[in-house]
This record gives sequence, structure tokens and C-alpha cells, in this order.
Amino acid sequence: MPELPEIETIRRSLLPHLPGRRIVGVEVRERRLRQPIEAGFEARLLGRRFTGVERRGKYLLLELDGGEILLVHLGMSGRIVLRETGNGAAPHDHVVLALDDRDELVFHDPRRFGLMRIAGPENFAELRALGPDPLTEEWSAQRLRDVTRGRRAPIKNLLMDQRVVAGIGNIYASEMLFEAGIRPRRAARSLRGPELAALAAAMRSVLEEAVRLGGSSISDFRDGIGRAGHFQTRHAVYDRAGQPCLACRTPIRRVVLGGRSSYFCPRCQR
DNA sequence: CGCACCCCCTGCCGGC
DNA sequence: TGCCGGCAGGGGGTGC
Repeated sequence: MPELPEIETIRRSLLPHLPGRRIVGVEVRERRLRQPIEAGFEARLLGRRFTGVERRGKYLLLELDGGEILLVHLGMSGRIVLRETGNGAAPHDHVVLALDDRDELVFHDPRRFGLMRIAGPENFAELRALGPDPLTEEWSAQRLRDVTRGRRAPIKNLLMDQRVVAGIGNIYASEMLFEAGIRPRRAARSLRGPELAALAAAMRSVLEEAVRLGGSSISDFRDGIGRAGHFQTRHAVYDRAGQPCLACRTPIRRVVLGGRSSYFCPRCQR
């Protein structure tokens, strides 16, 4: 579930609570995540204090005193939740960090596609490979024009390529293409100037609106302190195959691109 | 480079 | 009711 708006929602929900707190206990209940949790993980965290909460694409960066960072990726089914200590661990609670005030920070991930690792700012291979964050000034219509130039790939595949732009996943790629009036299968290099401008604007407006509404709680997404999001009520096309387009009543179509379901209105999008 | 496939893993839902 | 296939917000790898 978690794409940029969900991770940003989690970041904002943790920001008032996490910085300043010290880790007084580390329990790793399951090391087999997408990358196995490394030996020494517990010792490196114990006694450290959180200093900040940042985000890069779909990665959450929990900053620690001493300059290291606890890097978190939630994969498809991951959650990270701050809760009161004392109710015991649930199934799929893989990492439990006890904090110095009777709260605990829990990494929960049924499918185990997520990851948690400690790294210094200089050595994140994962982060160096990421493209710019679409909500920063690094991203622009000009940049979109540059990365689409000459690319025959469907525009939706490009939007979801984290090396091109970081943070967009399957829900928001479909939603921003609807907003821009562009079909997901269009070859990236075929987009004209006005379409590129519309898409750049739609990327920003869809992501900002989704952040404003606390992300999409399809299935059971919750932020860092257990609150649901509401952007799912605004989905125009995602998971709406066969239902009428909200703009023109034409049935929404589903196609598969790069192995992922993709949704569009055949009349509003060209 | 692009793409069509695989894989990783668990849970849920609909059809039979 | 129970089983089975398909599908799910992620990323990575292979071979063509």
C-alpha cells in the first residue's frame, strides 16, 4: 500500500512523538525481511536517541544521534506504529523498539517485502539510486520532459520507476494519469508539450491532495499512531474497473502493464 | 533499452 | 463448508 502519500503521512504522524526519545530495548522477532536484518542490529540501536524523521520516495528515514539512520521500507503490507507497551506482540510484529517512556515503535509486515536497516548517510545504495522526489523543487515539467525524451516505454511504467522519480506506486500512477487525461499505455516519448505540463501539474496536485487526506486506506493502512487515511474516497479510476467514470460515465477499463493492474477512462484519457 | 516473465510472502475473496 | 486460483499498495532478477 504505502506509496509516497502514505509514507509522508506516517512521517508527519511520528514527527511530534519520536524525536528526543531513546531506544531502551530492541526485540527482533523475525529477521527474514526483503533483506535479512543484519547481525548487530540490536546492539547498534540500543541506547540511541531519535533525532528526526525524514522521507525519501517510499523510504522512511528515522534519524539517530551519532549520524546513523534507521532506514525503513514498508513494501506492500508493512506498517510502522507507535503504541503503548504492554499488550504483547501480534503476529507479524517483526521488530519492536521499546522507548524510554512506556511506548514502543513496532514494525509489522505480514508479507515481509519491507526492510529495516541501519546505515550512515554515505552508504545507502538504495537511496542513491532514487530519482528526485516529486514534491520537491528538484522535480519539474522540464525534468519530466527530460526523462521521457526518447523513451518508448508506457508512461505509467516510467512514473513507477523509482530511478526516474521516487515515490509513485500503482494507485497514484493511475490517478495522476487520469487527472492529466493521458492513457497509461502511451509511449512516454509521444507526450506533447501541453500533456507533459498537465502531467507534471497532476503529479503534484494528486500527491498533495492525497497527503492532505492522510493517504489511501484501502485494506487497512494506518499512520504511525493508528489513524486511517481518506484519499481512497477520491480514487477516480484505481480499482474501479467497470464502474462509470466520475466525469463522463463511460465504464473504467483495466489493463495490465508491467504485471500491474492499470485503470483508465477510455473517453477522458487519450 | 524494453519487456515479458519469474521470484520473494501472507491474506483475502470469489467461484465452484 | 472447504478448497483453490487469482490478486494485492513493493522491489529485484533473468533471459530474450
